[in-house]
Amino acid sequence: MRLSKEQVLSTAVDVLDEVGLEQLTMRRLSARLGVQNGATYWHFRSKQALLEAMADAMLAGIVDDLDPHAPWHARVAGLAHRLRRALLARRDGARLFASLFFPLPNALDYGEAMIAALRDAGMSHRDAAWTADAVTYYVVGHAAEEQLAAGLPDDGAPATTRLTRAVDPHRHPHLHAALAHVPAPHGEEHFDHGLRLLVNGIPASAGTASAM
Amino acid sequence: MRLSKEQVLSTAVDVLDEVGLEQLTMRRLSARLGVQNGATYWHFRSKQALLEAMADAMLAGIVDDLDPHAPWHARVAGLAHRLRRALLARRDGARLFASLFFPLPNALDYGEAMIAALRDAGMSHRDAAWTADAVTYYVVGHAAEEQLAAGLPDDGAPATTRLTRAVDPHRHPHLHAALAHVPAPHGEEHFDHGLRLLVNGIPASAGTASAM
DNA sequence: ACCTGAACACCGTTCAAGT
DNA sequence: ACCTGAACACCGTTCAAGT
Repeated sequence: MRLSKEQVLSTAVDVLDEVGLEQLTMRRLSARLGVQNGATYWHFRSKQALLEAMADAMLAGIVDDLDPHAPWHARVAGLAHRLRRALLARRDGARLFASLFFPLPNALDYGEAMIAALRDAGMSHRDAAWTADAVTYYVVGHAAEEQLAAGLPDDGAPATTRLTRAVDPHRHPHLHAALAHVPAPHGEEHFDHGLRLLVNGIPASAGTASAM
Repeated sequence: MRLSKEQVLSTAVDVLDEVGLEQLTMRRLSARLGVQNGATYWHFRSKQALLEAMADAMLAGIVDDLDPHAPWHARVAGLAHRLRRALLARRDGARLFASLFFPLPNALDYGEAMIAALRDAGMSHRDAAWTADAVTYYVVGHAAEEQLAAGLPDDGAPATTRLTRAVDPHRHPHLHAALAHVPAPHGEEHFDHGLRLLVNGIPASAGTASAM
């Protein structure tokens, strides 16, 4: 039974979901495929090349069916949510994405659409590109932390209580008060709060809302 | 010649600067210290524990000599810059910090100071905590990308030209135009642009600039 | 063209035994 | 208390040889 490149890739993604990024191993992948551990190297030059293919595959279709007539802020927020969902769809997806250098095909499509939306907000080329970066760092950072907290050793103590125990009310009164008022760490509401911050900052940093 | 915990820690930081996070190895560290590779385990329970100590050491003094009378936005920006400088001071510092769960002593001091400043901007406990997270994700994400680009294989092709070559002007016109207008990738000016975005978004998301 | 089998040069971690 | 020496159970990668 012959191996295809697609088969190696999709099995790798399965293994990632099962065991996480740390335990994703060329040998484990080979075992899962039922081949010897040198076999995968015929299809992917290196583990790095495989990881890049996996990262780009996660972002497949990220710019499909965008509404070009929606207002710029809705498009920016929509793209941010699409990236977030793509990263959260697979275990350690955000960290996988963050560990790679940017220019993968689907990531470029995402960047193009984001910059286009920001140009419509009246930003210069430079500001649009830099703002796209800022939004992307936020999305990836947020998703990475969310997945990191979810994947912790958890010795009977979830991330929230570990954090609560580390905070001394006298040394960190504001942090302590905040923790008492924050229901769950991260999640959609938390994400939207920060995203709104960025989007609200855009008109203040741009000229008017006309093109060019 | 006896080993101290501090000696192991500071040598580990030296090795990190020399070889980067990927090549930072318990065995390499031991060799550098002139001991057998089991020796370090008497001082640090695991590599993870050592990495946490390294990350927290990077942030030493991050809240020293803050001006409590400065306006809130200057304090927020100041703390963001301090975190940025701390992360950039050591090779792969941002990725080291990002790979760890939050509650380290110096990181908590940073969080406390950030939330305090945001409370002075008129934010609720919840909003202040979430905004502090957003700023931190941005700072860490930006620094991580900056260090990632700096530490690439560089086969005669720096990160910028690799990106330029990957962009097709027909498929990604906005991206292509933006690249032509962006002098250097990242750096201080790039960082300040995104930070201003976040800080500008704060008043729009908060009530008035009075406490409670 | 595609895979096996085996090797090479590494890892983190543990632990009896020494001092 | 602190370290050695040696082992255990792994890694990613390469490559002659097979089919």
